[in-house]
Amino acid sequence: MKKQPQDETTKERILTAAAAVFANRGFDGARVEEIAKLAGVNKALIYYYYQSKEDLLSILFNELKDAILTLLVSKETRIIDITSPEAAAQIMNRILDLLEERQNVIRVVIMECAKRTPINTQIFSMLDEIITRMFSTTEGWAIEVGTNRSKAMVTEFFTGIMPMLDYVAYHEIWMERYGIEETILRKQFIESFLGTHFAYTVQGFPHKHGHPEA
Amino acid sequence: MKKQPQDETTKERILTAAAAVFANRGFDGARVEEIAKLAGVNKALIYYYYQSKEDLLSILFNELKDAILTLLVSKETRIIDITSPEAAAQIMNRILDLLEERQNVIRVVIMECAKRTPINTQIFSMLDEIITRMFSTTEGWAIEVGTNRSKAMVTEFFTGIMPMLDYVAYHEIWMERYGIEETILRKQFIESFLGTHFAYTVQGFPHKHGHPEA
Amino acid sequence: MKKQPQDETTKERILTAAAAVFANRGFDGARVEEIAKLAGVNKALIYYYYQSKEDLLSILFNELKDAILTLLVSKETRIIDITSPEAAAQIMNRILDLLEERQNVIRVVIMECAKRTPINTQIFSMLDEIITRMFSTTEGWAIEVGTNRSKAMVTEFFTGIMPMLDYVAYHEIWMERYGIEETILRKQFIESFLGTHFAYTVQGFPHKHGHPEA
Amino acid sequence: MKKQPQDETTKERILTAAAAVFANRGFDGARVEEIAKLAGVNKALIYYYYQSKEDLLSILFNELKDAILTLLVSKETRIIDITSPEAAAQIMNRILDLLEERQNVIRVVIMECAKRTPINTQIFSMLDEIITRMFSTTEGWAIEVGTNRSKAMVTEFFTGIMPMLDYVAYHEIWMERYGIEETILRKQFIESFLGTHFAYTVQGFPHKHGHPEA
DNA sequence: TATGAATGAGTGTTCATTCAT
DNA sequence: TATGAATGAACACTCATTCAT
Repeated sequence: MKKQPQDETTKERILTAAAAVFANRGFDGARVEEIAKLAGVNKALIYYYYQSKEDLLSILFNELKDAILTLLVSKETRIIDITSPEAAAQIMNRILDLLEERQNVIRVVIMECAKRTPINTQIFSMLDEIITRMFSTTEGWAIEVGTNRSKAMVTEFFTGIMPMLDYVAYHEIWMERYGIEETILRKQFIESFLGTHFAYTVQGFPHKHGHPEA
Repeated sequence: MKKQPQDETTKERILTAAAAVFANRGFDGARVEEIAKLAGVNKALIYYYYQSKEDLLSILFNELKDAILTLLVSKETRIIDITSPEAAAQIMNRILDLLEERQNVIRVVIMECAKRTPINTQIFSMLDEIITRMFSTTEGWAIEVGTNRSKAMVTEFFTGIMPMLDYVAYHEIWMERYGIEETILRKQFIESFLGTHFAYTVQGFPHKHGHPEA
Repeated sequence: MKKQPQDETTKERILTAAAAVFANRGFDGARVEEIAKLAGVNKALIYYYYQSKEDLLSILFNELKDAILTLLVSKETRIIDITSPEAAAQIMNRILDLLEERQNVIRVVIMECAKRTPINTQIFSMLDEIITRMFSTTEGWAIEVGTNRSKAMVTEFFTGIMPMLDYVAYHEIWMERYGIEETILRKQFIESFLGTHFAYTVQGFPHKHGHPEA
Repeated sequence: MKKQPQDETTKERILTAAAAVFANRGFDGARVEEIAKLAGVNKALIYYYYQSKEDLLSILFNELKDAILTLLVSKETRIIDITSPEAAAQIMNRILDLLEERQNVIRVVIMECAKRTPINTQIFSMLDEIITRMFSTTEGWAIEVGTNRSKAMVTEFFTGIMPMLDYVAYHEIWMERYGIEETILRKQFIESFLGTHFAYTVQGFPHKHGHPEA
């Protein structure tokens, strides 16, 4: 209303650049100067739009949280709607598409999360909320889970969420290192993910052995 | 066993302190001053024993690599010897015990790994070697894998190694956050891990559904 | 009288705001942004009306100088007209009224004056001119002074002008700190001033002891 | 005991340099780089010995306070011992000698004092304590003062302490500007001070007119 | 071995000032 | 006349590293 498209673009460009530099170097390793250069703006302009380097991080985290929460309630990615391995793969693809758009921030989440700094509390709160919504969104699931919520959370976190985030964070490095194409890598990952996490957590999901028979 | 009375101790204390501070703050966030304080030595002494801050990191990574490779060939943790869920749980416990001893370095691995800095090449080489040895150590496995090594690696990495490392890295935060005891958390994790990764990759490992029936 | 409806008002508002912020923070501590906020205008507008931050200071100093010189020749504050302690107190009150209107600028004068920067030359020239005019305005005085102009200037400056400026600059802080009302504080100050500076410099001014007898 | 003379010297040299630069440029106008250059040390070394620029200021203020309080109880500067104008002049000379040694800090006091920043509270507390001690040190005085402490403080502050501080702060500028020697300027100032403040506040101190008769 | 002192090269942030509209 | 956006030049402060002893 009161902003021209261009202004917003500059402000957004800074945020995007920040995500990239944070992902490349880590938050502490990132240089504001580099963010500015990447965004094509003067370093001081960053402080015109944002309060501090930490502010940028905070905003990125919040945007990610909102994006994921939106993702969870979206019709097209409702895990509850899984009826077959093919449907599951399709949903996984959609989810991964959306997460990969935010892969830079996800990398930062993974890095910051491992620290013993207060920041990991912020991140864990985010993951917490995500898991909670996951359970409450997928109604049928929520019921099952009830009996042993603690165990269910452990399973979701360590064999569900983390492998997915790890995939999003590391798939590019993997592709480059092993010279494998994105489509194929993702197909392999989804197959593994369905065979492990889904087979274990989703009622009636078919089991099959993951290592090819000799 | 192989230590001199004092000199080695101081040198080692520095390395241990470095691992702790790196884990708390990340490599870039870590301050040499803090390492010195934690080790109870003068900052300059660190440079008497080690070449640089990066040198400390490098040494820690190599020690971790050796420890893991040793772990892989150790009789007591040979995954090949898995004959029953009980045996598997026992082996997992041993593995986790050993990895948790190095949890500080593992946290750093996870952090550095996500960066696009050359450092992640070093780390990925390490993980690479680990996976390779894993396959070659567990002979039967190695054979199976042959047919589709690429898919097997993806599975091992994203649903095997990473969840384990994630567990080692985050279990303390998890315990604190959700007020859960280590024994119980680990039991839950192992159960999930066996039900997902093991059930998928180990021949003849029994499947069971992970979320309690209503 | 000589003002345009709006433009002049805005311009003046900026100058007044500048005086206030300079007084609060000192010239170097003052931020143009704060001046703008206080004046209720955009920061850039300040540069539309004035050349620079220093320009604002310069203008304020000159306005103060003119005000004081005007004060000196004003009929109602001619020190030469002192005939009794009551008349002196009345004149002092008028002078202090006028100076207090400019107390912000006077604070800045005091601050800048103590620096060894070229700025103090400017300020001392101002004070210089004031003293000179003082002598020349109060004719009778001027004659007496002649014999030892240097000593007279020292007296005027250190026991006359400076205490007055100090009073104007610090009286608000004093009032707040010691919870004393302006009327009373000023009465006490004038009494002290007359008893010290006036008794010493004005011919025939009565002496009385300043500390109450036991 | 554990420090060599040289180490102390470096730390002190920094403080002295800070006082000089603060006096020249004001606290906000002072650059840490310039302090370092003047002290002949690396900028970072300042932060090795002191916590911050403000820390330097704080330490300087405290040192000044201690010096003045010591001065007040010193036998050689006890104002109570004034028995004649000659004795008074001698004591004033001693006081001014001591204050001039700290003239840089006194300049800063004058500058900071006029601001509406919290710092002036700190300074006024200092002046407060000085006045209080002054009254309590000069016993006979203390009694007289009792009847109207408020008025006495006003007198001491505005016609006693401030003119002295002003003299200490501005005498060099004055000397340079009017090409007058220190000895003569000081003699003139002391004469004026005795004739004004002393004549008014010290019992039995002789009055004489300050402007030479025609 | 051990340390207090010292430093060069940054690092995030600020700020007076200018530009485009 | 007025403003939001933009910038160059600092600025206080930090930090890995080295030096002298």
